Amino acid sequence: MADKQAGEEKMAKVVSLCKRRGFIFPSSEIYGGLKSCYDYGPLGVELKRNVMAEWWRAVVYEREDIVGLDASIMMHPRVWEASGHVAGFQDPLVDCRNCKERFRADKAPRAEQGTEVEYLEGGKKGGKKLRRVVERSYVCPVCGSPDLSEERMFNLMFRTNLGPVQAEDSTIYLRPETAQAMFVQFENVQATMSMKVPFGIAQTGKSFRNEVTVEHFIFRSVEFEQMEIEFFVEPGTQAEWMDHWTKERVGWYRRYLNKPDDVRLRRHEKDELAHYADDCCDVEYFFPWGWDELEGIASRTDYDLRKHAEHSGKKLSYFDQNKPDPATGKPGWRYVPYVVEPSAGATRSVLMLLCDAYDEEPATEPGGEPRVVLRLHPRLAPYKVAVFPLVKKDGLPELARDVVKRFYKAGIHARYDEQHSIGKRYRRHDEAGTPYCLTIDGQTKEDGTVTIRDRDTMKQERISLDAAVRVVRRRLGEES
RNA sequence: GCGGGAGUAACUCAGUGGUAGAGUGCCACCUUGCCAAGGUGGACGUCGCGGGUUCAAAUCCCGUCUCCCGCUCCA
Repeated sequence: MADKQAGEEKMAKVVSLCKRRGFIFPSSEIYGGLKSCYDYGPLGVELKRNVMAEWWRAVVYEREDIVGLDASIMMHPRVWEASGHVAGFQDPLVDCRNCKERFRADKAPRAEQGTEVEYLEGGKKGGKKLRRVVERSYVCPVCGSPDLSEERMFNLMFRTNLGPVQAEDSTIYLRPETAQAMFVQFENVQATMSMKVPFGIAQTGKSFRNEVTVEHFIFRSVEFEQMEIEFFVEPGTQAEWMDHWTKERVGWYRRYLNKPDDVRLRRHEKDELAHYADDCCDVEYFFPWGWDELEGIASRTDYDLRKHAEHSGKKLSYFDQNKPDPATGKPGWRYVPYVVEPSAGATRSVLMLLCDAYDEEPATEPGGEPRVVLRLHPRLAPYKVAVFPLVKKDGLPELARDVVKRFYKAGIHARYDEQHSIGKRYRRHDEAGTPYCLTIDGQTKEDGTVTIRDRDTMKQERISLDAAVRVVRRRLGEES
């Protein structure tokens, strides 16, 4: 219970800092906000872009077997029929007026229409016994009451119309996941890039779901951003690729965390698997409210390519000239590749990183203020370096501005700051997660050195001004 | 969608029918030679929104929106 309260307090602090420091604002706030929608402010957009850039670098730039894709958010409506989203995302839901349970009508216990059934008021043990006639052919699965709300269709996909004229046949959907485009473009990508199985397609982008419930700030929202890979493999090799990808992805998260053990892998039970999957693992993070999913890594067999082949009438398969067909033994094997899908939430990663990075240090001196610091990995931090004149005189601001420009030119995101005292500037950048602060002082003019201050240790050392860009770059791990 | 809690300054919060407050932050100038603690001055609130009761509403009533916590689903 104390943990739960501590978790809620932590979240409140993170949310507050996000707004105070320009990471994340409620959407449309001056109009009262919009449910579940958030805007990434000047610091938040940098953090999110850095996360996605690091992911792209790891899965596209640093390996030869994956290429990228950026598909349109709106796709042919039949894509979603093939994928099962039109059917699967559209369930008739009913609320029980008696015990307040919400359930799927098609999965509720059957009962004969017109008969009278007995149930307990409120669904509670001590409740009064009530009797009522069954109006529909089922009752509440929890309390057995036939006192039910109307069936309501919950379509989890956002609908809109293509073309300015609203008509039934112009209905299209905003994608509920980025994955399908990679299946639909499988052949184009494979052929144009001469990709040989095993190979993958990577894509990042926004997806949309009319979630029944949204919660935990940006954790579950109707508009969210994904980082997905569809990795196509030879049938029969999916288990070893699951092994590869689970290790790869867990390792990726842990590289950026102060507390790597807050990320774990959870293998789904057999009865938890979707009907098309033969294995699935979740990468989970220990959020302030408990373990929750960051990424799902699913072994989806050949389900998706097969479905799209059926619905489109196109042959979605791969021909391996160097392998004999296992059925006939003749050279050349045409098969529908199996898919391993590491599907990550970019916005969830952002929240994870903020939670992991948030830290409070007690005041070092009596009467001092505690220090709030975001210990973001330097490569993810919005600003890599802040440059200050120690005082606002003696030509120090001019000198500092010259230094900032060196970082601009080097492509390193830097910030000039001369407001308030030097101590306040350090603290302000601690909250922004800026890993390094350079301070220009009187000595700079004499011997061309500046101090570089480390966010985490608050230690300073003097380095030569001319080496500043190089030193920062080395610390960012961009130069050895 | 249902149940519970909450919305007052940029942030954290006080204010239970009678002139909207505090701390932090923010702005300007001075000061300041290294970790939010100096001085002087200053700006900022449709009290979430709409309606009602009242001589008078941040405060009471109704509706609505948003957020948080539970029930459900997923990245």
